[in-house]
Amino acid sequence: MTTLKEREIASELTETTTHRILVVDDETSISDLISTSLRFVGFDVKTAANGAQALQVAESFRPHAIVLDVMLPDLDGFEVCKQLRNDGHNVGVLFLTAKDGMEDKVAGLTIGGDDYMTKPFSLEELVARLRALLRRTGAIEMSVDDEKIRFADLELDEGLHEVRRAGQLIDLSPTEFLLLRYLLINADRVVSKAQILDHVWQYDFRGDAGIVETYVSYLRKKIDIFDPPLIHTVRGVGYRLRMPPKK
Amino acid sequence: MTTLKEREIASELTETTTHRILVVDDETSISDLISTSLRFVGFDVKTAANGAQALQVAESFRPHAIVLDVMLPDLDGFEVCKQLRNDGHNVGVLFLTAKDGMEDKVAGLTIGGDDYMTKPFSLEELVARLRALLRRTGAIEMSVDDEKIRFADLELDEGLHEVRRAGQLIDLSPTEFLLLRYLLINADRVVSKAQILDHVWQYDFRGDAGIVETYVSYLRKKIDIFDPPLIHTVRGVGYRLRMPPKK
DNA sequence: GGTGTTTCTCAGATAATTCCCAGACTTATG
DNA sequence: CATAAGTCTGGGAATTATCTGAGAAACACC
Repeated sequence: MTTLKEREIASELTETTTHRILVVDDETSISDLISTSLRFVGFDVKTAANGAQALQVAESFRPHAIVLDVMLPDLDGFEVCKQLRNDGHNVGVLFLTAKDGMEDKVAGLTIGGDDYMTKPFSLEELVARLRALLRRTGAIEMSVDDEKIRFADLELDEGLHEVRRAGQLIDLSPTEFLLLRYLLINADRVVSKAQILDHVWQYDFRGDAGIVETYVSYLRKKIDIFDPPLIHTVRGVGYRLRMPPKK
Repeated sequence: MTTLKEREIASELTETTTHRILVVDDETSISDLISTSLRFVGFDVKTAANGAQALQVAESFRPHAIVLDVMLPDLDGFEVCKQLRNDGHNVGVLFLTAKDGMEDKVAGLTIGGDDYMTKPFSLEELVARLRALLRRTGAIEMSVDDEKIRFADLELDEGLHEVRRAGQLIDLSPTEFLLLRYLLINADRVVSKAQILDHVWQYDFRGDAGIVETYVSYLRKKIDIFDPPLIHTVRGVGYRLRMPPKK
């Protein structure tokens, strides 16, 4: 198991071995958003705006994984995927689909270690799923233990999607899970409500930052009824996961 | 860890490697204010009054970070940012936004390690955030220890946002924190109430300088109940953080 | 379709912070 | 020693940040 510090560095700054990710989407705003995020967490990213370009870039770039919009101006995502596989690319694909009726079709076509997400999604989740994908396709080797993030007696298991405090299993809603994960990754650091909103919520969320307060409140009721409390408010700045300070 | 003296020289006169900052704002009063402050703390600063000019200047100036008003006469800040990234500039951006209306567009601003502040802000905070940004984007390498400013047995940790005196954790309000930070950076030097007001308070603060006395009083009650007292009044001039002179 | 969960908004309660004021105190100076 | 100017600090009003409960709307799963 890596230490928290190591994980933090690995996840926030540079991947141990830098992985190459190809992002394919015709909406520039989306592909910018995704590539910025992925670069920031340490991936080596290239983008393509359509299927033909994707095939071409993949040829030289040789990505370890592809984030691929299903709806493209020329070929559709599945076609791109099929051709890539034909060309001998052994690469995991994370499909992106709009939230229309297509979801089922996508689910059906998502074979092997592939995965899909519907737009809009949370960036935090995108990164998590991409890592899981790389893990499954063998681009990242990880022991079972590496899928756990720990802090004090709090334990979040990404693989099992489980959270425990003091060994006790705690049931969290999807958003609660993502929020806790984000706090854990940034353990000991203060994160602002704006940062939380940007990373945990769907990228098109236009609501009030007050939602973060509500969810922190939910989380506290579930994981911080134990002693000592770990989620601390830094008034005027944000929130922070930490052991109670030794005074 | 650098000594206080070294840090002072490094931060106040010349950055170890001088960092180039591009300030983009169409209000001359604001961009003057900011660039003067940044130059004073040792950055190499250039300004631009609109988006097109920003892109042009960035091309040759190659800034390490950009302070960018979201509201510009031509392109908006996001567009500028996007184009810069497309042109291969790997820069951190500190967005400036007006406090009104913009809230909806603010989402997404902290994605790539970027940050934003709402106008009006305090110059002290601007500098602190800019340093944090440079650190995150890798333009400055800093050990964890370097994020601490120390003076005698007083310790202020920027990353953790905490203050200790004689190892004991001390809880400060946001303004108290900024004030102490300003005193620490100027340790051993006398700073006037006017200087403090200019740096610690928002630049549009129109109140009385007496507020500084009040806050110094607050601070003394929290950090100077210990021996020896470190905050000294220089009557008729201002305040000064120092070890008591050995008689 | 119905049921239970989840998400999100809103508004009141509470708490912390900011700011101003006025009287007490200190120091410098004639 | 008296005076004036500068400073300190307690009190308190206004503002702002945060927490939380209640309920409406959206969603997911039979």
